[in-house]
Amino acid sequence: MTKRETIIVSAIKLFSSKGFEGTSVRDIAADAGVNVAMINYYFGSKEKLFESVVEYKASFLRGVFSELVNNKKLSHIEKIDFMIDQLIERKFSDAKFSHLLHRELSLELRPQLRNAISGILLKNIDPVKTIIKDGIKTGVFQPVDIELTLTTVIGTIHYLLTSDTICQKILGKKEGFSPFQNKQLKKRLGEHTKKLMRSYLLKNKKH
Amino acid sequence: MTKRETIIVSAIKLFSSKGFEGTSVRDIAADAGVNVAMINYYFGSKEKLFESVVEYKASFLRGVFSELVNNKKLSHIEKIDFMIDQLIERKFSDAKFSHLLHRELSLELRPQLRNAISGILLKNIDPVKTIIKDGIKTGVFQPVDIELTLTTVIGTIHYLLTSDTICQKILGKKEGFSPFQNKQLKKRLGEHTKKLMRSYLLKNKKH
DNA sequence: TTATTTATTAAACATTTGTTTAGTTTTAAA
DNA sequence: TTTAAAACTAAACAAATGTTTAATAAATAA
Repeated sequence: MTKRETIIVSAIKLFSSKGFEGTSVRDIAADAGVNVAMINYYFGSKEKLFESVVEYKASFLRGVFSELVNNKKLSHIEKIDFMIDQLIERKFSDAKFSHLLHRELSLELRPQLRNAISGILLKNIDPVKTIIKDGIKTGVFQPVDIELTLTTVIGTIHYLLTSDTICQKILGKKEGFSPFQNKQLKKRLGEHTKKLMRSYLLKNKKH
Repeated sequence: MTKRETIIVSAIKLFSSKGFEGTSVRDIAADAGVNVAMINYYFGSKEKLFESVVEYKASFLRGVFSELVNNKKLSHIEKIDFMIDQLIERKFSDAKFSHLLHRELSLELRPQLRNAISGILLKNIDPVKTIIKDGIKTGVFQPVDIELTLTTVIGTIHYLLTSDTICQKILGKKEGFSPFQNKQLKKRLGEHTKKLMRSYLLKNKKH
């Protein structure tokens, strides 16, 4: 790992848990074991470091859903199942960073970053829209509101993992319960979301 | 409005749009037309001002759903409809403040505030759980995962209004489109969510 | 009225902030 | 080996931060 990457990794960690303005460049430098000046040397400014963080994460993000559209082996609803599993997997494996992006989006600061961020978050939106649209066109799916159906899937997964406190309160769990990386919860969420979509999308429920 | 309230109102506005650490006490004082020292005079510290903001907002929040449980005039699904309308109404009328609370929840700072906040956000959760539970017990509703069904409703409404950029990208709208206080979108979201819940909850769909 | 508490002010305070400078070491090319 | 570019450091910089002080004005009580 290059020193540049070391800084980015520390920035991801600290921005994720304490927010952008809640993290000082000295915090980052200390965590990375690097002189403070190196941050401006490599990135120019704290804000540009943030941009680099976003770019860095985006570079690991493949568009997994584009090949799904023309997949002939899977039925329409199986494609939806696959998508749900992927979204849950991704959210559970990287919830803290997802929070960082959503926090940034809801702020009225750094507008140029917000476009890049929403691009990352919704990278796969068009293929998924197409899958639902195809299902409707071929008569397998009900004529639903495509965009809002998608919002439901993403929103359900996202909201459950908003924070441990929220998750505990919703599920009626004790304070110790930690939702992130909880395999049982992951399974439960998957089952619920798939069942919900089958019930809502499918015309013929006998499948 | 007392001077204390003036400060709180300015704090709500600025914390909502720029975040807690992104807002300085001088920003707040200037917006409220008040000397900087008055903030510490009235509230003790910036952090305690934040607590007062949360308390202030909570004091306006009535528990609208508790009386709904024992309402005999409405059917089970009509109660769900009512709840959805209420949640949408509330979210659209106060989206920015809701964002502030969710940002704070997802940060690993100020843990004592997070409990108060999740309490506010999920004030009505128990009555709503009861309504779904009753529907299942009387055989009108399918035996669904109650907590996650609730998460779906809240999550759908919440996610659509995460930010204008996200909403634009999901709906395929131009940059100018502003979702907040958009009556058409409000109606569309209500129809989608109610249709979804009827499809998922009701055993006998002929209603 | 006078006395006393409350409200308000401008200025100062001590830290912390992101960033830059000027110098040094390391690396790599000529 | 010499030279020049790149990497790195400790220190300084200016600005902004939350908070406190000391003095004054206003409101209230005796």
